[in-house]
This record gives sequence, C-alpha cells and structure tokens, in this order.
Amino acid sequence: MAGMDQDHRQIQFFSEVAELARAVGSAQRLMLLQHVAQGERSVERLAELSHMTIANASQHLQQLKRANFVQSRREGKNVLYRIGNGPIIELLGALTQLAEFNRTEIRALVEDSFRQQDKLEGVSREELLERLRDSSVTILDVRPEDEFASGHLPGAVNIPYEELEGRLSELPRDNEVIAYCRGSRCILAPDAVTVLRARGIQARFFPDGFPSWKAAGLAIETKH
Amino acid sequence: MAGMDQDHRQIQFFSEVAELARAVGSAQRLMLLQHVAQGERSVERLAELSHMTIANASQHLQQLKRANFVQSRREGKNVLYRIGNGPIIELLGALTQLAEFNRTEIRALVEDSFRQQDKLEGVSREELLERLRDSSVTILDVRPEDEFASGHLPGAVNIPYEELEGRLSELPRDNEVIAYCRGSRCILAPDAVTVLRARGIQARFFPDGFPSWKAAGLAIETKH
DNA sequence: CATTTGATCAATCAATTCATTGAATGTAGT
DNA sequence: ACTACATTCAATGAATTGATTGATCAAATG
Repeated sequence: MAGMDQDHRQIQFFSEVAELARAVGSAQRLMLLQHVAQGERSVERLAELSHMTIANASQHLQQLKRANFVQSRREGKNVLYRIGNGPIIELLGALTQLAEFNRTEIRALVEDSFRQQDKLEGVSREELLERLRDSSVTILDVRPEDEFASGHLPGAVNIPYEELEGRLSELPRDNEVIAYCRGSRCILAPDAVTVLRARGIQARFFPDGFPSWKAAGLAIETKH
Repeated sequence: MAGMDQDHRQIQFFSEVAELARAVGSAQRLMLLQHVAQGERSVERLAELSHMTIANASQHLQQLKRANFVQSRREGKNVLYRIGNGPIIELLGALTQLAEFNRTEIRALVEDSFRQQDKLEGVSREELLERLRDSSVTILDVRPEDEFASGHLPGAVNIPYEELEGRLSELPRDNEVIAYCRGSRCILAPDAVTVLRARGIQARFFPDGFPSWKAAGLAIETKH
C-alpha cells in the first residue's frame, strides 16, 4: 500500500499543528501571550497582568514554551519570558481576524439595525505620518505606563485610559487629538475618543496601533 | 474602577478566540477540515477519507460547525458539509506555517553540531543582481510551495527542501545554483547547498533570503 | 549560613474531552 | 407502511486538562 506512509506522515503533521492550536486554545494563555508579545516580562508580572496566581501562570507559560510560542531566560531571581521565533504574531492575527469576522457576522444577523456610528473613522498611517511632520496634532497613547515606556510613537503623550478623565487638562485644547493603543482588537483608543468627544475635544483614533507601527519599521521612542 | 469593564471585554474576546483555536486543536478535526476545504462532502465520505467511524466524524463535524468552520445542508439522504465563511484558510495557513517553522528550527538545533563550520560563502545582493541580469545562474527557492507562491525572486525555481533530493534532475547541470530561503535564521538554503554540492552541483547560497529582498523593494514575482 | 523572594514542581480534585456503543431520527425507494 | 440507509443523539468510561495547595528549588541579600 503506497499511501500508507504518506498518510502516517500527514497524521503526524496534523498532530503537530493541532498541538500548536491547542496551546493557544485557552483564554488564559492567549492573555499571557498577548502580554509577552509586548516585551520581556517576569512570571510575577505576567501573573499580575493576567489576573492569575503565579503557579498557574507559570504552568501556562510552560505549556506555551513547550509549543515554542515563548522562550525564557533567567535574570537573577526572575525568569523572563519573551515571544518565540517564527510567524507567531501572524497566527494570532489570523485567529483574531476570524474571531472578529464571526463576531461581526453574528452582529450582522442580530443587531443589524442597531449598529450606530460605532464606526469611528480612523486615521490612516499615511495621514498620521504627514500630521506628525507638521506637528498639527497631539498623539495620545492610552496604553498602561509600562507598555508606553517600552516603546511608543514619537512625540506621543501617555495617559492610560483609566486615568484619562482625570487628566484631560494635560491635553492641549487647540490641537486635534489622535489616540492609539494596541491595535484593531484593542478598544482602549476608540473608547478614549468617545470620552474626549463627550468633553468637546476633537479626537480621532489610529486603528493600527503601536504593534503594527513598530512592525512597519517606523521610528519609535522609548522611555521618554 | 474604570478598567474593569475593559478587562472583562478583553477576556470575553480572548475566550472566543480560544474557542476557535480549540476547535482546530485536534488532528482529527484538522484532517476533516482539510477534506471539507476541497469541496462539499458527505459525512460518510469524510469519515472514510479521515479513517474514522461515522459517528465520530459526525461529532467532530458538529464541533467544527459550532465554531463556524464548516456549514452543512441536507441533500436527500446525505448531509453535505462545506467550508464556512471568513478567513478560515488563512488561519490554517498561519498554523501550518508556524508548524513548519518550528520543524526547521528544531532541525537547526539538532543538526547544528553536524554543520558547525558551515562557513559557506554567501552571495551578496549586489552580485546576485548582476548575475540575474545576464542569467548566468539558476536561482533556487527551497521554501515550501505556498510561501513561494505568495512571492519569490524573479525567475526563481521552486523546489522545497524536503523534495530536493528527488528532484535534482530539474536543475540545469551547467549553471551555478544560488539557493535562498527565509533569511539568516533559516537553514533550508545552506542545507540545500550542502546537498547539491554532495551531488557535484556547483552551488552557493544567498543568505539575505526572501524577506529582506522584498523589504529592500526589489522586484519580486508571485504565483508563477 | 540563614532568610527572603521568585519560580517551579508534585499531588489533588473537578471539569472537560474523546471514542465507542447502541438507539433514535429523518429521508428515499418499494 | 415497510425497509434500507445516512446521520445524529445519548450514555458510558477512559484519558486529558485546569486550578489550587503546599513543598521544593535557585538566586540574591544580610
């Protein structure tokens, strides 16, 4: 039987693929992975960010490691996890794309009429680059402080979404504000825009977010 | 606490994504999905193709259906399953890409010792461009077919590394071969060069790889 | 060298997943 | 209505996974 060996090899390969899929088949691990993707983090930090116990986080991280989604190294007392090699971000992107598709499909069926203007118009990368050149806008980074510190758009102001309402005075009244966060699946920036507009501040958001900006090789600042 | 709702929404979304991942986190379901992707098939046919009992196949198919990976309709006595809407193929592509990447990476570790002094001299981009102009070389792309299809160097021949030894005859004997793959981290091309030289074929490799070529804005071909 | 802190390990229990069985649908042909 | 056939359903037990606990290990600190 000629196909026998072929078959077996195929099953073998599918098993490997399935293993990968199962490794990201947990909301907890996806959350960890998302945080790891922002930069090296200790287990403790990741546990805190993802609201889980340290032991639990550790075990999930080890599963991710077994599947090559993350790597780790020891630095003093801490073990730091970082994102692994290979097209991992692409995979996560494909997953979220499909999830979003399914979501909007369901929405299309369920609340066809009720879809208000939550289609906030976004700013394209091209426009943003242009507006950056003549500094005619205030770039607002609404991500948490640590993410901001490890990299952000040049000239951006950091006010985490949680603190936004209390720190509106820090924003110039005359400039348009362009808010951004982590990208398409992150709703910090659109929410921020809603808050700002409710206060009469002209605001739009940059839907690509920081990761894609960085991925495109555009200039970034760190620390500040 | 302002972030509470934020968090909850994110967890909700991750759960949805995780559910998708779990749905394809089984070799059996991947196999079914692969066959469904070729066209409408009955449960019986799919069970046969995937070497599983009908009841079992039926249940797996229903899981895939719940996750929107497939749809079904009844035609006479048979229930026909077809692939669902949305970027499903893209997701499967991303999964297999990553699986393949991990495969070659493992090989890189295993074979590392065995090819320590692989100081194979590489071809620079400048030289390659020049040799391309007078067509005095055969450009060999040893990446998997799908990667090749989505973009490759102009005039390149595609023989995935796995198939190289069986398809040596497709290479012209008189031209020097210049192999490339994904770049510095990828060992497909250097390995290919070793294989070719062992067969007496003059070969060097282009260490930059396709991604860097593309990034430099140089001409590429697609599909072929 | 003992202590503290971060991380992992080992053991446990509850929950979930999986393949298998046999029974129950639903559909078409006679 | 009876029968054959394709598919699904429901129930079972084995295997796997998940979160929790406390013990253990490794590195830094006094």
